[in-house]
Amino acid sequence: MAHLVRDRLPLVLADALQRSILDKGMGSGDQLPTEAELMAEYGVSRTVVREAAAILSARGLVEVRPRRGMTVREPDPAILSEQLAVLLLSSHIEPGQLYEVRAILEGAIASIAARERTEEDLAELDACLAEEEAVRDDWDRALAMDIRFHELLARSTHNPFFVLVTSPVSSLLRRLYVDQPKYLALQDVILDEHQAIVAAIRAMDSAEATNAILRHLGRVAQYIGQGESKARRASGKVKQRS
Amino acid sequence: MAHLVRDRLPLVLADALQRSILDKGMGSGDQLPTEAELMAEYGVSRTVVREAAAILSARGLVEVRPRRGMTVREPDPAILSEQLAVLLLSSHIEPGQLYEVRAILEGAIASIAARERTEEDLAELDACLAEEEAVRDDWDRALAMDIRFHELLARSTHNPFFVLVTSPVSSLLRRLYVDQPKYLALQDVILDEHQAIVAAIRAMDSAEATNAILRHLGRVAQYIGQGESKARRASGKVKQRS
DNA sequence: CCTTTTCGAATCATATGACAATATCCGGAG
DNA sequence: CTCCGGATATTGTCATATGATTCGAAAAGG
Repeated sequence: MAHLVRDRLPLVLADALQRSILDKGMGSGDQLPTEAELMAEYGVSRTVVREAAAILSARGLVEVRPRRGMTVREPDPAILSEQLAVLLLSSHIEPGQLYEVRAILEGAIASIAARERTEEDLAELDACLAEEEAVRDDWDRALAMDIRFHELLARSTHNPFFVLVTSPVSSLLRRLYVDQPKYLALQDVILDEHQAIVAAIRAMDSAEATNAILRHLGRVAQYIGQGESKARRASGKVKQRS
Repeated sequence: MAHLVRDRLPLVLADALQRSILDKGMGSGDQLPTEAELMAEYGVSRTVVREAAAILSARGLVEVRPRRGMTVREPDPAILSEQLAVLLLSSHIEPGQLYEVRAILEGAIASIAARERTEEDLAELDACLAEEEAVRDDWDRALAMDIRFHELLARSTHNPFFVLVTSPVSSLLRRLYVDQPKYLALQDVILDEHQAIVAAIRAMDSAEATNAILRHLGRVAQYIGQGESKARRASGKVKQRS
């Protein structure tokens, strides 16, 4: 019985399990021992095992399902998203700063995507453009396709970092203007600019791709929620999406 | 009673508490109800309250200390760091891609820092440079100061995003060459380049600051890792628009 | 012999109670 | 008024019990 624990037992167990998972290179779907086995192996109570499982689950490393126990899972980017969102919100970041970050990220994304894109990426982007055109009058779905478009752009870089980091930044920004009615009116312009971006990427013209997306972001920022105070005031009613 | 819960109770409680915290704008140090009170308020057992606390603690939103209960705390960037590290590792990102990301981030940081830096930032950077020079022969401390230097750069942008995202990327990269003996030999060059960066930032010369840090990163990448020229090529395209 | 159904058992989800450890608070001594 | 020490409330951990859910095997039917 180790009485010298500084950290609480659940944390110790969780870290031990995490290291065990990462070191052994366990893939997603792999099973961890049952609660009873873990109790016996580490000489702790069920409560501790349970809280350790909760911690790992919160970290997105494992999924706990009744009767199946803990199964290793591919870490969920959404968790990072939430983390980043909480941190950014609590660090009093200003909309203008968020926009700056987004411009930098998307500019880099366009440049790299123009270099690294495959034919498959182009096909998906084309499909997305077509879908955007089809739903241009449906506010919710148009927004969803807009999000998807930028996600596909990030994917086209084939650099996981951009896929991971872009979505939280975008979704945070969108919270500021998601209920702006102006958004629909912009649809035509947005569509044109999206097409220009894809064209540049298809041509593998990095400079033009960057320019096109910066023009795009600049216009969106200009038309929508120009300043921070405006944006905040206009978004008085924040709708939660799940 | 509602038997239709698909999410487990601890998660439900954790989310409820999190929303409660964020909505009420509770600051760090603020106290949440005791376990007993939460049990009564939400009509759940202590087990559930406990696991919810573990989840929130894992998310970095609260700190649980014996006898003080749950206290709201300023979210810890280190948690995001760990999250991002796990995600990047498990997404099979390549070192070259990490370099590219770092070049983009640091290039943007230098540019913005040159614009936004205050006198205090400059003072801290100067102090850091002096310290770097003092410990140039001590491997561990030299590395620590190098990390601190880049952290101070990120801080000088006064944009929380860069502070949050830079550290995980850097630390991940450092894991790749942290045990390279070449690092010490580079100390003189590193110091010179750091000074050049600070000089450009002091002069509020964004372009030169970006160039200086890209030269710096390029050299480090070249000497240390199997430097991919990709990173330099792509980052050259990153430019700042006002 | 193969398919379907059903039922049992293993395992997780939650509840309850108990005890230990310890930080905080309050009252008394100086 | 300050300092010290014990009372006390609260968290940390353990043990046990019960309900719920799922997996798998046995049984039933074709």
